[in-house]
Amino acid sequence: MKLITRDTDYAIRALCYIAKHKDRIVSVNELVAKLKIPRPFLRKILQILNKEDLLNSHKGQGGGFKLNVAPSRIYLLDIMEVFQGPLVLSEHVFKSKVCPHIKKCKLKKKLDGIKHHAQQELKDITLESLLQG
Amino acid sequence: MKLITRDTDYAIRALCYIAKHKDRIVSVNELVAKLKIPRPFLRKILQILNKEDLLNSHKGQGGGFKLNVAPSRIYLLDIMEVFQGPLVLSEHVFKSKVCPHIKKCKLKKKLDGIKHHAQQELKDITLESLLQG
DNA sequence: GACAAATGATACCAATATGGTATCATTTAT
DNA sequence: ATAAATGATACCATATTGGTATCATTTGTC
Repeated sequence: MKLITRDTDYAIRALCYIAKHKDRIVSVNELVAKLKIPRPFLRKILQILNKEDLLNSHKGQGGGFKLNVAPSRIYLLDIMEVFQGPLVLSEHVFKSKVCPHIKKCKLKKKLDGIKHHAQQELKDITLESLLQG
Repeated sequence: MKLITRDTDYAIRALCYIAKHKDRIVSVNELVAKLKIPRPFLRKILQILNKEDLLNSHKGQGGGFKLNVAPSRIYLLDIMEVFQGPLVLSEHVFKSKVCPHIKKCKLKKKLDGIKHHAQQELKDITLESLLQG
């Protein structure tokens, strides 16, 4: 089971590249050439990042994308949630009538702990930390 | 994104029920009646658990399933891996030639840390802890 | 032994998610 | 005017998920 899907992956790479050249506008053409990501798929991803206000798009000749948010304020968890939806443990186990006490049990607390821990860590990871060594 | 899929969920519930009645053989019929899980799907799941040697099956009239392993030695992580495969971060991000330094960077360490933490916690969760309050 | 009650094996299927493509409209620098 | 760019949107192939159906095999009971 993958924790990070392809589109999230591509988004991270694209944001990474754009952040590295944040002094100028970066076009899809350039990104495709450098990152070897399928063009139409990358376009779709960038459009989503634009709608999410992480990127700023410029139409017309010489157009492309720029970061709309400082790399220090772009969190991995947010990118993941954009493409993969919120992190959820299970829709069912804890609603079971078979094990009603489960809601109070250590298991749930532990699972929630794992989720919470993962979320906290993912929140800490910024695009900036990705760019640094 | 769901961390626990339906079949894992059903497997946990079934194992839970069987463990609660570990003094006797539990049939699919009984499980279906009590757990409200679609019969043929549950059968498939139990057959997998049997092949994985977590359950012991008994054919013929009066047949069914029993635990083959003590609840204290059945780990959530193992059940998850049976149905969902091993936990993986991403197949791509860290292989990128675009950010070659990424392999040594804090991000990877952090992500690996999250994964490791989750795995450790999941290893700790046993069927036994599920049965206790 | 016949028979019914159970699981084993296996093939199939529908719905959804994933990963990707194609096309036309719109904006803008030259 | 035109070419180079993104916006919007519809489509599509494949894999995964969740589930069904069927027949073979084993075994307890009469």
